Amino acid sequence: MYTLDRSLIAGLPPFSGLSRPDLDVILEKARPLRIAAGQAVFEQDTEAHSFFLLLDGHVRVVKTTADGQQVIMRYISAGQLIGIATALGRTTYPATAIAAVDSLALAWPNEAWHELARLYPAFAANTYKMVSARMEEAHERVVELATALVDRRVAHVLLRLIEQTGRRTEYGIEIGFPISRQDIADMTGTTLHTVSRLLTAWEHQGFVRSTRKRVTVVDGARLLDHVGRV
Amino acid sequence: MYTLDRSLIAGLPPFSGLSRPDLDVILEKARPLRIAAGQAVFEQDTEAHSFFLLLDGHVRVVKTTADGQQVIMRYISAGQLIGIATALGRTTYPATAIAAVDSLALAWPNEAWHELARLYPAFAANTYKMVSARMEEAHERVVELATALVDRRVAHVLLRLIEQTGRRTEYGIEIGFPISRQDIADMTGTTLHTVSRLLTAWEHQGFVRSTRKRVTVVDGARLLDHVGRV
DNA sequence: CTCTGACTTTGCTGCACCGCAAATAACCGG
DNA sequence: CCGGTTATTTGCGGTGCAGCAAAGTCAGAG
Repeated sequence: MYTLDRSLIAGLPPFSGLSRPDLDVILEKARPLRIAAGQAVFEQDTEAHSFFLLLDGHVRVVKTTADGQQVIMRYISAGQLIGIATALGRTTYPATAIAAVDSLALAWPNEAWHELARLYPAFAANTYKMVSARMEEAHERVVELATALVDRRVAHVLLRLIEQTGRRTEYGIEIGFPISRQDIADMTGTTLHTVSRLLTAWEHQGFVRSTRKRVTVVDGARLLDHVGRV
Repeated sequence: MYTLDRSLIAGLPPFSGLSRPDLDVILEKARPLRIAAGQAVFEQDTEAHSFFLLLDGHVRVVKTTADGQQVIMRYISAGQLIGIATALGRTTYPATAIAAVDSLALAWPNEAWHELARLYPAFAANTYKMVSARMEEAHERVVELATALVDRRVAHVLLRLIEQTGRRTEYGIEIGFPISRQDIADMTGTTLHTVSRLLTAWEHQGFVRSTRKRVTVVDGARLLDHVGRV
Protein backbone atom coordinates (compact mmCIF):
# COMPACT_ATOMS: atom_id res chain seq x y z
CA MET A 1 0.00 0.00 0.00
CA TYR A 2 0.92 3.64 -0.15
CA THR A 3 -0.43 6.91 1.15
CA LEU A 4 -1.58 9.73 -1.06
CA ASP A 5 0.39 12.91 -0.78
CA ARG A 6 -2.36 15.35 0.02
CA SER A 7 -0.18 18.41 -0.20
CA LEU A 8 0.71 17.58 -3.79
CA ILE A 9 -2.89 16.87 -4.69
CA ALA A 10 -4.02 20.13 -3.12
CA GLY A 11 -2.04 22.03 -5.72
CA LEU A 12 -3.74 20.41 -8.72
CA PRO A 13 -5.96 22.56 -10.94
CA PRO A 14 -9.26 20.80 -10.14
CA PHE A 15 -8.85 21.67 -6.44
CA SER A 16 -7.62 25.21 -6.76
CA GLY A 17 -9.38 27.50 -4.31
CA LEU A 18 -10.46 24.69 -1.97
CA SER A 19 -9.59 24.57 1.72
CA ARG A 20 -7.56 21.69 3.07
CA PRO A 21 -10.43 20.25 5.17
CA ASP A 22 -12.75 20.41 2.17
CA LEU A 23 -10.16 18.62 0.09
CA ASP A 24 -9.88 15.89 2.70
CA VAL A 25 -13.61 15.29 2.53
CA ILE A 26 -13.45 15.07 -1.24
CA LEU A 27 -10.52 12.68 -1.24
CA GLU A 28 -12.26 10.55 1.35
CA LYS A 29 -14.78 9.52 -1.28
CA ALA A 30 -12.22 8.41 -3.84
CA ARG A 31 -10.37 5.16 -4.17
CA PRO A 32 -6.93 4.80 -5.73
CA LEU A 33 -6.63 2.91 -8.97
CA ARG A 34 -3.56 1.51 -10.70
CA ILE A 35 -3.72 1.11 -14.46
CA ALA A 36 -1.07 -0.91 -16.28
CA ALA A 37 0.22 0.38 -19.63
CA GLY A 38 -2.21 -0.62 -22.36
CA GLN A 39 -5.10 -1.13 -19.94
CA ALA A 40 -8.37 0.78 -20.34
CA VAL A 41 -9.55 3.15 -17.62
CA PHE A 42 -13.00 3.13 -19.20
CA GLU A 43 -14.50 2.18 -22.55
CA GLN A 44 -16.51 4.07 -25.11
CA ASP A 45 -20.30 3.67 -24.93
CA THR A 46 -20.25 1.80 -21.65
CA GLU A 47 -22.19 2.97 -18.62
CA ALA A 48 -20.30 5.77 -16.87
CA HIS A 49 -19.86 4.61 -13.29
CA SER A 50 -16.95 6.77 -12.16
CA PHE A 51 -14.88 9.81 -12.92
CA PHE A 52 -11.15 9.97 -12.43
CA LEU A 53 -8.22 12.19 -11.52
CA LEU A 54 -4.94 11.12 -13.02
CA LEU A 55 -2.19 11.34 -10.40
CA ASP A 56 0.68 9.85 -12.36
CA GLY A 57 1.26 8.61 -15.87
CA HIS A 58 -0.30 9.38 -19.24
CA VAL A 59 -3.64 8.30 -20.69
CA ARG A 60 -4.85 8.64 -24.25
CA VAL A 61 -8.51 9.26 -24.99
CA VAL A 62 -9.64 7.57 -28.20
CA LYS A 63 -12.85 7.67 -30.19
CA THR A 64 -13.61 4.81 -32.54
CA THR A 65 -16.01 5.31 -35.44
CA ALA A 66 -18.70 2.88 -36.56
CA ASP A 67 -16.37 1.57 -39.26
CA GLY A 68 -13.46 1.07 -36.87
CA GLN A 69 -11.32 4.12 -37.55
CA GLN A 70 -9.65 5.60 -34.50
CA VAL A 71 -9.09 9.21 -33.55
CA ILE A 72 -7.08 10.20 -30.49
CA MET A 73 -8.96 13.09 -28.91
CA ARG A 74 -6.26 14.03 -26.39
CA TYR A 75 -3.55 12.86 -24.05
CA ILE A 76 -4.25 13.33 -20.36
CA SER A 77 -1.35 14.05 -18.02
CA ALA A 78 -1.10 13.95 -14.24
CA GLY A 79 -3.35 16.43 -12.49
CA GLN A 80 -6.21 16.30 -14.98
CA LEU A 81 -9.73 14.93 -14.65
CA ILE A 82 -11.05 12.35 -17.11
CA GLY A 83 -14.27 10.50 -17.62
CA ILE A 84 -16.44 13.30 -16.30
CA ALA A 85 -19.39 12.13 -18.36
CA THR A 86 -21.78 12.82 -15.50
CA ALA A 87 -20.71 16.44 -15.24
CA LEU A 88 -21.56 16.78 -18.91
CA GLY A 89 -25.00 15.26 -18.47
CA ARG A 90 -24.17 11.94 -20.10
CA THR A 91 -24.73 8.41 -18.89
CA THR A 92 -22.08 6.71 -21.04
CA TYR A 93 -18.44 7.51 -21.78
CA PRO A 94 -18.02 9.17 -25.19
CA ALA A 95 -14.57 7.64 -25.70
CA THR A 96 -12.15 4.99 -24.49
CA ALA A 97 -9.26 5.93 -22.19
CA ILE A 98 -6.10 3.83 -22.36
CA ALA A 99 -3.01 4.16 -20.22
CA ALA A 100 0.06 4.92 -22.35
CA VAL A 101 2.31 3.98 -19.43
CA ASP A 102 1.71 2.47 -16.00
CA SER A 103 -0.47 5.05 -14.32
CA LEU A 104 -2.13 5.94 -11.06
CA ALA A 105 -5.51 7.59 -10.67
CA LEU A 106 -8.19 8.39 -8.13
CA ALA A 107 -11.69 7.16 -8.91
CA TRP A 108 -14.91 8.67 -7.59
CA PRO A 109 -18.25 6.94 -7.95
CA ASN A 110 -20.48 8.86 -10.27
CA GLU A 111 -22.99 9.75 -7.54
CA ALA A 112 -20.28 11.74 -5.79
CA TRP A 113 -20.23 14.26 -8.61
CA HIS A 114 -23.43 16.13 -7.90
CA GLU A 115 -22.77 16.13 -4.20
CA LEU A 116 -19.28 17.54 -4.60
CA ALA A 117 -20.39 20.11 -7.16
CA ARG A 118 -23.09 21.31 -4.78
CA LEU A 119 -20.98 21.36 -1.62
CA TYR A 120 -17.87 22.86 -3.21
CA PRO A 121 -18.73 25.42 -5.87
CA ALA A 122 -15.04 26.07 -6.48
CA PHE A 123 -14.64 22.46 -7.56
CA ALA A 124 -17.53 22.74 -10.00
CA ALA A 125 -16.23 26.06 -11.30
CA ASN A 126 -12.76 24.61 -11.88
CA THR A 127 -14.28 21.75 -13.81
CA TYR A 128 -16.38 23.97 -16.05
CA LYS A 129 -13.39 26.19 -16.68
CA MET A 130 -11.59 23.08 -17.89
CA VAL A 131 -14.53 22.05 -20.07
CA SER A 132 -14.48 25.51 -21.66
CA ALA A 133 -10.77 25.20 -22.34
CA ARG A 134 -11.26 21.79 -23.95
CA MET A 135 -14.04 23.16 -26.12
CA GLU A 136 -11.74 25.89 -27.37
CA GLU A 137 -9.03 23.36 -28.11
CA ALA A 138 -11.51 21.26 -30.04
CA HIS A 139 -12.52 24.31 -32.04
CA GLU A 140 -8.93 25.08 -32.89
CA ARG A 141 -8.48 21.52 -33.98
CA VAL A 142 -11.52 21.75 -36.23
CA VAL A 143 -10.03 24.84 -37.86
CA GLU A 144 -6.69 23.14 -38.36
CA LEU A 145 -8.18 19.95 -39.77
CA ALA A 146 -10.33 22.00 -42.13
CA THR A 147 -7.57 24.28 -43.41
CA ALA A 148 -4.04 22.97 -42.83
CA LEU A 149 -2.08 20.35 -44.77
CA VAL A 150 -0.83 17.19 -43.10
CA ASP A 151 2.73 18.32 -42.43
CA ARG A 152 1.55 21.37 -40.55
CA ARG A 153 -0.92 19.36 -38.49
CA VAL A 154 1.70 16.81 -37.51
CA ALA A 155 4.22 19.50 -36.62
CA HIS A 156 1.70 21.30 -34.43
CA VAL A 157 0.83 18.11 -32.60
CA LEU A 158 4.49 17.42 -31.85
CA LEU A 159 4.99 20.94 -30.57
CA ARG A 160 1.86 20.75 -28.43
CA LEU A 161 2.95 17.47 -26.92
CA ILE A 162 6.43 18.67 -26.02
CA GLU A 163 4.89 21.78 -24.50
CA GLN A 164 2.54 19.70 -22.35
CA THR A 165 4.78 16.77 -21.48
CA GLY A 166 8.26 17.55 -22.79
CA ARG A 167 11.43 16.47 -21.00
CA ARG A 168 14.83 17.98 -21.69
CA THR A 169 17.32 15.54 -23.13
CA GLU A 170 20.77 15.69 -24.63
CA TYR A 171 19.45 16.53 -28.10
CA GLY A 172 16.32 18.56 -27.43
CA ILE A 173 12.93 18.11 -25.83
CA GLU A 174 11.39 14.66 -25.84
CA ILE A 175 7.70 13.81 -25.68
CA GLY A 176 7.12 12.51 -22.17
CA PHE A 177 5.57 9.15 -23.01
CA PRO A 178 5.90 6.44 -25.66
CA ILE A 179 4.00 7.33 -28.83
CA SER A 180 3.94 5.41 -32.09
CA ARG A 181 3.68 6.72 -35.66
CA GLN A 182 0.20 5.26 -35.70
CA ASP A 183 -0.71 7.27 -32.59
CA ILE A 184 0.48 10.49 -34.20
CA ALA A 185 -1.48 9.59 -37.32
CA ASP A 186 -4.60 9.03 -35.22
CA MET A 187 -4.20 12.50 -33.73
CA THR A 188 -3.87 14.26 -37.07
CA GLY A 189 -6.17 12.44 -39.44
CA THR A 190 -3.48 10.83 -41.56
CA THR A 191 -1.72 7.45 -41.85
CA LEU A 192 1.31 6.01 -40.11
CA HIS A 193 3.06 5.92 -43.49
CA THR A 194 2.78 9.63 -44.00
CA VAL A 195 3.89 10.35 -40.43
CA SER A 196 6.90 8.10 -40.91
CA ARG A 197 7.87 9.89 -44.11
CA LEU A 198 7.53 13.30 -42.47
CA LEU A 199 9.61 12.33 -39.46
CA THR A 200 12.46 10.94 -41.54
CA ALA A 201 12.44 14.01 -43.75
CA TRP A 202 12.52 16.28 -40.69
CA GLU A 203 15.23 14.19 -39.13
CA HIS A 204 17.40 14.72 -42.22
CA GLN A 205 16.80 18.43 -41.84
CA GLY A 206 17.72 18.35 -38.16
CA PHE A 207 14.36 19.38 -36.74
CA VAL A 208 13.58 16.19 -34.85
CA ARG A 209 15.06 12.87 -33.77
CA SER A 210 13.08 9.74 -33.24
CA THR A 211 13.35 6.13 -32.33
CA ARG A 212 10.75 3.49 -31.76
CA LYS A 213 7.87 5.11 -29.84
CA ARG A 214 10.02 8.10 -28.88
CA VAL A 215 10.13 11.51 -30.51
CA THR A 216 12.46 14.38 -29.64
CA VAL A 217 12.07 17.86 -31.05
CA VAL A 218 15.52 19.28 -31.68
CA ASP A 219 14.57 22.68 -33.07
CA GLY A 220 10.91 23.53 -32.69
CA ALA A 221 11.28 27.04 -34.06
CA ARG A 222 12.81 25.88 -37.35
CA LEU A 223 10.24 23.08 -37.62
CA LEU A 224 7.44 25.60 -37.21
CA ASP A 225 9.03 27.87 -39.76
CA HIS A 226 9.40 24.95 -42.16
CA VAL A 227 5.69 24.12 -42.16
CA GLY A 228 4.60 27.70 -41.61
CA ARG A 229 4.93 28.88 -45.20
CA VAL A 230 1.50 29.87 -46.44
CA MET B 1 -40.72 50.34 -31.02
CA TYR B 2 -41.91 46.93 -29.97
CA THR B 3 -42.28 45.04 -26.73
CA LEU B 4 -40.57 41.76 -25.98
CA ASP B 5 -42.85 38.80 -25.56
CA ARG B 6 -41.75 37.58 -22.17
CA SER B 7 -43.79 34.43 -22.23
CA LEU B 8 -42.03 33.29 -25.38
CA ILE B 9 -38.63 34.14 -23.96
CA ALA B 10 -39.40 32.29 -20.74
CA GLY B 11 -39.58 29.05 -22.70
CA LEU B 12 -36.10 29.34 -24.21
CA PRO B 13 -33.44 26.84 -23.11
CA PRO B 14 -31.14 29.34 -21.34
CA PHE B 15 -33.95 30.27 -18.95
CA SER B 16 -35.36 26.85 -18.25
CA GLY B 17 -36.05 26.38 -14.56
CA LEU B 18 -36.19 30.10 -13.77
CA SER B 19 -39.14 31.80 -12.15
CA ARG B 20 -40.99 34.53 -13.98
CA PRO B 21 -39.92 37.30 -11.56
CA ASP B 22 -36.30 36.16 -11.83
CA LEU B 23 -36.57 36.25 -15.58
CA ASP B 24 -37.92 39.77 -15.47
CA VAL B 25 -34.91 40.91 -13.47
CA ILE B 26 -32.59 39.28 -15.95
CA LEU B 27 -34.33 40.79 -18.97
CA GLU B 28 -34.26 44.16 -17.27
CA LYS B 29 -30.52 44.27 -17.76
CA ALA B 30 -30.58 43.55 -21.49
CA ARG B 31 -31.14 45.85 -24.41
CA PRO B 32 -32.65 44.74 -27.73
CA LEU B 33 -30.44 44.78 -30.79
CA ARG B 34 -31.35 44.60 -34.46
CA ILE B 35 -28.78 43.18 -36.84
CA ALA B 36 -29.19 43.54 -40.59
CA ALA B 37 -28.28 40.62 -42.82
CA GLY B 38 -24.53 40.61 -43.40
CA GLN B 39 -23.82 42.74 -40.34
CA ALA B 40 -21.49 41.53 -37.59
CA VAL B 41 -22.79 41.00 -34.06
CA PHE B 42 -19.20 40.90 -32.82
CA GLU B 43 -15.78 40.40 -34.37
CA GLN B 44 -13.01 37.92 -33.73
CA ASP B 45 -10.22 39.05 -31.39
CA THR B 46 -11.99 42.24 -30.31
CA GLU B 47 -12.69 43.02 -26.69
CA ALA B 48 -15.76 41.09 -25.51
CA HIS B 49 -18.13 43.73 -24.16
CA SER B 50 -21.45 41.86 -24.30
CA PHE B 51 -23.09 38.49 -24.65
CA PHE B 52 -26.23 37.89 -26.66
CA LEU B 53 -29.40 35.89 -26.92
CA LEU B 54 -30.69 35.49 -30.44
CA LEU B 55 -34.46 36.03 -30.51
CA ASP B 56 -35.06 35.85 -34.22
CA GLY B 57 -33.02 35.13 -37.33
CA HIS B 58 -29.85 33.16 -38.00
CA VAL B 59 -26.24 34.02 -37.25
CA ARG B 60 -23.13 32.25 -38.48
CA VAL B 61 -20.05 32.05 -36.30
CA VAL B 62 -16.84 32.18 -38.34
CA LYS B 63 -13.20 31.73 -37.45
CA THR B 64 -10.58 33.23 -39.74
CA THR B 65 -7.05 31.86 -39.74
CA ALA B 66 -3.86 33.91 -39.87
CA ASP B 67 -3.63 33.32 -43.62
CA GLY B 68 -7.23 34.37 -44.26
CA GLN B 69 -8.97 31.01 -44.58
CA GLN B 70 -12.44 30.87 -43.08
CA VAL B 71 -14.14 28.12 -41.15
CA ILE B 72 -17.79 28.34 -40.10
CA MET B 73 -17.95 26.97 -36.59
CA ARG B 74 -21.73 26.86 -36.31
CA TYR B 75 -25.03 28.49 -37.18
CA ILE B 76 -26.95 29.98 -34.28
CA SER B 77 -30.74 29.93 -34.38
CA ALA B 78 -33.34 31.77 -32.28
CA GLY B 79 -33.23 30.88 -28.61
CA GLN B 80 -29.48 30.33 -28.35
CA LEU B 81 -26.81 32.32 -26.56
CA ILE B 82 -23.77 33.62 -28.43
CA GLY B 83 -20.68 35.59 -27.55
CA ILE B 84 -20.44 34.19 -24.03
CA ALA B 85 -16.70 34.77 -23.98
CA THR B 86 -16.86 35.97 -20.39
CA ALA B 87 -18.52 32.79 -19.19
CA LEU B 88 -15.60 30.90 -20.72
CA GLY B 89 -13.02 33.05 -18.97
CA ARG B 90 -11.99 34.98 -22.08
CA THR B 91 -11.66 38.70 -22.65
CA THR B 92 -11.95 38.63 -26.44
CA TYR B 93 -14.33 36.90 -28.84
CA PRO B 94 -12.81 33.78 -30.39
CA ALA B 95 -14.76 34.22 -33.65
CA THR B 96 -16.83 36.63 -35.70
CA ALA B 97 -20.63 36.38 -35.70
CA ILE B 98 -22.48 37.52 -38.81
CA ALA B 99 -26.21 37.68 -39.34
CA ALA B 100 -27.30 35.44 -42.23
CA VAL B 101 -30.66 37.23 -42.34
CA ASP B 102 -32.09 40.27 -40.59
CA SER B 103 -32.03 39.26 -36.95
CA LEU B 104 -33.04 40.35 -33.49
CA ALA B 105 -31.08 39.74 -30.31
CA LEU B 106 -30.86 40.76 -26.68
CA ALA B 107 -27.51 42.09 -25.51
CA TRP B 108 -26.24 42.03 -21.93
CA PRO B 109 -23.19 43.95 -20.84
CA ASN B 110 -20.40 41.62 -19.90
CA GLU B 111 -20.46 42.63 -16.25
CA ALA B 112 -23.96 41.23 -15.97
CA TRP B 113 -22.68 37.73 -16.51
CA HIS B 114 -21.08 37.06 -13.15
CA GLU B 115 -23.96 38.70 -11.33
CA LEU B 116 -26.57 36.62 -13.13
CA ALA B 117 -24.59 33.42 -12.74
CA ARG B 118 -24.31 34.04 -9.01
CA LEU B 119 -27.91 35.08 -8.42
CA TYR B 120 -29.50 32.46 -10.65
CA PRO B 121 -27.64 29.15 -10.51
CA ALA B 122 -30.14 27.61 -12.93
CA PHE B 123 -29.07 30.13 -15.55
CA ALA B 124 -25.40 29.27 -15.05
CA ALA B 125 -26.18 25.57 -15.10
CA ASN B 126 -28.13 25.88 -18.34
CA THR B 127 -25.21 27.70 -19.90
CA TYR B 128 -22.65 25.13 -18.88
CA LYS B 129 -24.88 22.34 -20.11
CA MET B 130 -24.87 24.10 -23.47
CA VAL B 131 -21.09 24.50 -23.41
CA SER B 132 -20.78 20.78 -22.76
CA ALA B 133 -23.06 20.02 -25.68
CA ARG B 134 -21.02 22.26 -27.96
CA MET B 135 -17.82 20.58 -26.87
CA GLU B 136 -19.25 17.21 -27.79
CA GLU B 137 -20.34 18.52 -31.15
CA ALA B 138 -16.87 19.89 -31.75
CA HIS B 139 -15.40 16.50 -30.86
CA GLU B 140 -17.69 14.76 -33.30
CA ARG B 141 -16.66 17.21 -35.95
CA VAL B 142 -13.00 16.51 -35.28
CA VAL B 143 -13.65 12.80 -35.73
CA GLU B 144 -15.52 13.39 -38.96
CA LEU B 145 -12.90 15.74 -40.40
CA ALA B 146 -10.19 13.26 -39.49
CA THR B 147 -11.85 10.18 -40.93
CA ALA B 148 -14.62 10.90 -43.46
CA LEU B 149 -14.38 11.85 -47.13
CA VAL B 150 -15.78 15.13 -48.40
CA ASP B 151 -19.11 13.81 -49.72
CA ARG B 152 -20.00 12.33 -46.38
CA ARG B 153 -19.06 15.49 -44.50
CA VAL B 154 -21.15 17.67 -46.80
CA ALA B 155 -24.12 15.31 -46.57
CA HIS B 156 -23.97 15.28 -42.79
CA VAL B 157 -23.87 19.07 -42.64
CA LEU B 158 -26.96 19.33 -44.84
CA LEU B 159 -28.82 16.84 -42.70
CA ARG B 160 -27.78 18.60 -39.50
CA LEU B 161 -28.94 21.94 -40.86
CA ILE B 162 -32.34 20.70 -41.95
CA GLU B 163 -32.75 19.06 -38.58
CA GLN B 164 -31.98 22.29 -36.77
CA THR B 165 -33.63 24.82 -39.05
CA GLY B 166 -35.54 22.87 -41.68
CA ARG B 167 -38.87 24.07 -43.14
CA ARG B 168 -41.26 21.81 -45.00
CA THR B 169 -41.73 22.78 -48.64
CA GLU B 170 -43.38 21.29 -51.68
CA TYR B 171 -40.38 19.14 -52.51
CA GLY B 172 -38.85 18.30 -49.15
CA ILE B 173 -37.22 20.07 -46.24
CA GLU B 174 -35.40 23.30 -46.92
CA ILE B 175 -32.57 24.79 -44.88
CA GLY B 176 -34.12 27.70 -42.99
CA PHE B 177 -31.78 30.46 -44.12
CA PRO B 178 -29.82 31.47 -47.23
CA ILE B 179 -26.56 29.53 -47.51
CA SER B 180 -24.08 29.62 -50.37
CA ARG B 181 -21.89 26.84 -51.75
CA GLN B 182 -18.97 28.73 -50.25
CA ASP B 183 -20.64 28.66 -46.83
CA ILE B 184 -21.13 24.90 -47.02
CA ALA B 185 -17.51 24.54 -48.10
CA ASP B 186 -16.40 26.62 -45.11
CA MET B 187 -18.31 24.28 -42.81
CA THR B 188 -16.77 21.11 -44.18
CA GLY B 189 -13.19 21.98 -45.04
CA THR B 190 -13.55 21.82 -48.81
CA THR B 191 -14.04 24.24 -51.72
CA LEU B 192 -17.14 25.74 -53.27
CA HIS B 193 -16.31 23.89 -56.48
CA THR B 194 -16.48 20.51 -54.84
CA VAL B 195 -19.71 21.41 -53.04
CA SER B 196 -21.23 22.54 -56.31
CA ARG B 197 -20.27 19.29 -58.03
CA LEU B 198 -21.72 17.23 -55.18
CA LEU B 199 -25.00 19.13 -55.15
CA THR B 200 -25.54 18.80 -58.88
CA ALA B 201 -24.73 15.09 -58.75
CA TRP B 202 -27.14 14.61 -55.86
CA GLU B 203 -29.78 16.65 -57.65
CA HIS B 204 -29.53 14.29 -60.64
CA GLN B 205 -30.05 11.39 -58.27
CA GLY B 206 -33.06 13.06 -56.66
CA PHE B 207 -31.63 13.49 -53.15
CA VAL B 208 -31.63 17.29 -53.04
CA ARG B 209 -32.79 20.38 -54.90
CA SER B 210 -31.03 23.69 -54.82
CA THR B 211 -31.11 27.18 -56.16
CA ARG B 212 -28.99 30.19 -55.40
CA LYS B 213 -28.41 30.25 -51.64
CA ARG B 214 -31.19 27.74 -51.02
CA VAL B 215 -30.89 24.01 -50.45
CA THR B 216 -33.73 21.54 -50.04
CA VAL B 217 -33.21 17.95 -48.99
CA VAL B 218 -35.68 15.78 -50.88
CA ASP B 219 -34.75 12.38 -49.49
CA GLY B 220 -32.40 12.51 -46.52
CA ALA B 221 -32.47 8.78 -45.92
CA ARG B 222 -31.32 7.92 -49.44
CA LEU B 223 -28.70 10.65 -49.30
CA LEU B 224 -27.34 9.22 -46.08
CA ASP B 225 -27.34 5.76 -47.55
CA HIS B 226 -25.55 7.05 -50.64
CA VAL B 227 -22.59 8.45 -48.67
CA GLY B 228 -22.84 5.84 -45.93
CA ARG B 229 -21.08 3.02 -47.71
CA VAL B 230 -17.86 2.25 -45.85
C1' DC C 1 20.72 -15.75 -27.21
C1' DT C 2 17.20 -16.36 -30.28
C1' DC C 3 12.66 -16.21 -31.78
C1' DT C 4 8.53 -13.75 -32.46
C1' DG C 5 5.59 -10.06 -32.75
C1' DA C 6 5.31 -5.13 -32.86
C1' DC C 7 6.95 -1.13 -35.01
C1' DT C 8 9.02 1.38 -38.81
C1' DT C 9 10.72 2.51 -43.39
C1' DT C 10 10.27 3.02 -48.20
C1' DG C 11 8.75 2.42 -53.08
C1' DC C 12 4.99 2.49 -56.20
C1' DT C 13 0.34 3.34 -57.88
C1' DG C 14 -4.00 5.49 -57.83
C1' DC C 15 -7.40 8.70 -56.80
C1' DA C 16 -9.92 12.29 -54.28
C1' DC C 17 -9.81 16.71 -54.35
C1' DC C 18 -7.95 21.33 -55.09
C1' DG C 19 -6.80 25.34 -58.01
C1' DC C 20 -7.29 27.84 -62.00
C1' DA C 21 -10.03 29.55 -65.66
C1' DA C 22 -13.91 30.81 -68.03
C1' DA C 23 -18.69 30.50 -69.12
C1' DT C 24 -23.30 30.93 -67.50
C1' DA C 25 -27.02 32.37 -64.47
C1' DA C 26 -29.48 34.83 -60.98
C1' DC C 27 -30.25 38.87 -58.24
C1' DC C 28 -30.32 44.01 -57.29
C1' DG C 29 -30.28 48.82 -57.58
C1' DG C 30 -31.36 52.54 -60.38
C1' DC D 1 -35.65 46.88 -67.98
C1' DC D 2 -30.73 47.11 -67.97
C1' DG D 3 -25.84 46.86 -66.32
C1' DG D 4 -23.11 45.32 -62.83
C1' DT D 5 -22.26 42.44 -59.17
C1' DT D 6 -22.48 38.06 -56.96
C1' DA D 7 -23.27 33.18 -57.12
C1' DT D 8 -22.93 28.87 -59.60
C1' DT D 9 -21.46 25.46 -62.94
C1' DT D 10 -18.15 22.84 -65.38
C1' DG D 11 -13.79 21.37 -67.61
C1' DC D 12 -9.01 20.28 -67.07
C1' DG D 13 -4.54 19.49 -65.09
C1' DG D 14 -1.85 18.92 -61.06
C1' DT D 15 -0.81 17.00 -56.49
C1' DG D 16 -1.08 15.71 -51.70
C1' DC D 17 -1.71 11.77 -49.63
C1' DA D 18 -3.85 7.24 -49.04
C1' DG D 19 -3.44 2.36 -49.92
C1' DC D 20 -0.93 -1.65 -50.85
C1' DA D 21 3.11 -4.38 -50.49
C1' DA D 22 7.33 -5.82 -48.70
C1' DA D 23 11.54 -5.38 -46.40
C1' DG D 24 13.97 -3.98 -42.51
C1' DT D 25 14.50 -3.10 -37.39
C1' DC D 26 13.90 -3.30 -32.69
C1' DA D 27 12.30 -5.10 -27.97
C1' DG D 28 11.08 -8.30 -24.94
C1' DA D 29 9.78 -13.24 -23.63
C1' DG D 30 11.36 -17.50 -22.76
